[in-house]
Amino acid sequence: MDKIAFDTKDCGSCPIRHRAVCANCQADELAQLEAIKFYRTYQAGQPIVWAGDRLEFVASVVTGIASLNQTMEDGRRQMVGLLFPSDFLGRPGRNVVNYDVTAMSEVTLCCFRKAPFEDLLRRVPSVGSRLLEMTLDELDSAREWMLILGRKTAREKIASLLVIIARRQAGLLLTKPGDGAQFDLPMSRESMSEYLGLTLETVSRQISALKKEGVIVLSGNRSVTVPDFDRLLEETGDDVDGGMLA
Amino acid sequence: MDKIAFDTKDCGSCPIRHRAVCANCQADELAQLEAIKFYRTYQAGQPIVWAGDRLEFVASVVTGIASLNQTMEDGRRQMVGLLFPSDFLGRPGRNVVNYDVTAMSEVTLCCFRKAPFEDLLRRVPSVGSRLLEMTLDELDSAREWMLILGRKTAREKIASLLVIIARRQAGLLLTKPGDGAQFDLPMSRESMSEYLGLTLETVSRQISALKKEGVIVLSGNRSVTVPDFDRLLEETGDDVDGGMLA
DNA sequence: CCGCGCGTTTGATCCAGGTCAAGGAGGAAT
DNA sequence: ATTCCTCCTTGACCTGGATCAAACGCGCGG
Repeated sequence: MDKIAFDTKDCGSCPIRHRAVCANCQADELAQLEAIKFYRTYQAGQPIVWAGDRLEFVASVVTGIASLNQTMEDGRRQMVGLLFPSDFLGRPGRNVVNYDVTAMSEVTLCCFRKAPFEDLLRRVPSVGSRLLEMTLDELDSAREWMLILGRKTAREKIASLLVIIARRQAGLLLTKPGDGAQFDLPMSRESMSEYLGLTLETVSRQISALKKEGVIVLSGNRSVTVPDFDRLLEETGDDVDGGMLA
Repeated sequence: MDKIAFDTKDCGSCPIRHRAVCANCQADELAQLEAIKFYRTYQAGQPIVWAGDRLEFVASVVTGIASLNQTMEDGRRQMVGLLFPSDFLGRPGRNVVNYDVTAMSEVTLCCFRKAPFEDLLRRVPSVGSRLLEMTLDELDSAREWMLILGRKTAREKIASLLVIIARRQAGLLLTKPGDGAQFDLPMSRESMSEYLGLTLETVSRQISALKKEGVIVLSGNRSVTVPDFDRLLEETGDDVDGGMLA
């Protein structure tokens, strides 16, 4: 809810310093990034770019959560990515973006203009290698997502999404989610349905079912508590012992 | 069907020389790759690695097509990637593979042992940057695939798969598929169903329907001819003018 | 305090695609 | 040729999730 305060002049105090594209940078390399960075903030629900638009910068998400969406001609929408703090936005070597990017909550981006960033990518190998690593991680989670979309039931999809959110939020606190884990859903039922390839009615029904059965406890309709995390994991249909993160 | 013959001593004669991870290499860099490469061949249907196994090398697909699959405990399977000639297999910086890799047709790999390759990745920036570019492309197609899995009807899924195959096969011949395009399906109905999140019966029925309506012509059940490519494109549900490749 | 709007829940019905169950059809071995 | 296979097609039926249609509830402005 409340913004994390940090000194925008000093990357050392940045909350994502050690997980973002700059994670492997030495002090001097960091200084080069610092020289070309600037911040932007978007309100919840606000579009960041539309598919087909030019994107003049690349960026790291500092706070908040953004989504990548594809839309078909007839209006069917599918979310194809979810950007948490430290995730990278934009594609070096391409000016045009392929999908709509939307702020799901208030989002702060640490932006780098394209040309200087690409230049730096050529000169500073630690940035390129970190970016490769992050892109490979994203590819892995895209593939996990493909399994969710292609083969899981509605109930398994909801459970999987809750686990993904719990893990990413816990990641920010540097702990693993356990029993009694509590977190906020960063999105509406409709966005959840766009993520999971369902309708919002089905999302609502499945959440109600999980609630009725005590797998989750809701307060309001955004705040979730998980009394027994293993129970939730079982509902995902995945191999319970770590197969998912492998 | 018949193997492409090439001189395995000379990367210059390699059929994927200008599209694989080595695409941007200068002669001297190529020589370094050449020094650590070796070839492996797998028969159609043969496993290349299983999820969880150590993979001692990374590789480029030279000929043939391989699939990446995820399997759930109860046997549900989802294909999460399709590797065509020039595509890259394996993940630098990780020893264990996340999914089953299977040869769909006879596959020849140009392999590099992990350690020397990673070493080279550090020394030769053109390899790293090419790998980043290829990984970003794969991420884009994974996201296109997510739209297919999450939002398309069975008929649209089949049409989309046919278009993807036609494009990739045409890519090998350096032409774009047009009317009268002819290609072979590199996989069984069952594999198609694993790709598309359908059952094999639904795949079969939809192919029969497209055939009955004249959108495609089959000879045998692997060879496809597309009399009117735009007609097929319409069936994918995508924006017809290039939205798909953006 | 009331009413309006938006996000959500819940109910009733429908249908695309899954499931179960028989047949083809081609290819290799006998 | 005949018999297996293996892969594919087709048919009949069923069901999970979509669709259509009300309510509900909570925050906000008047």
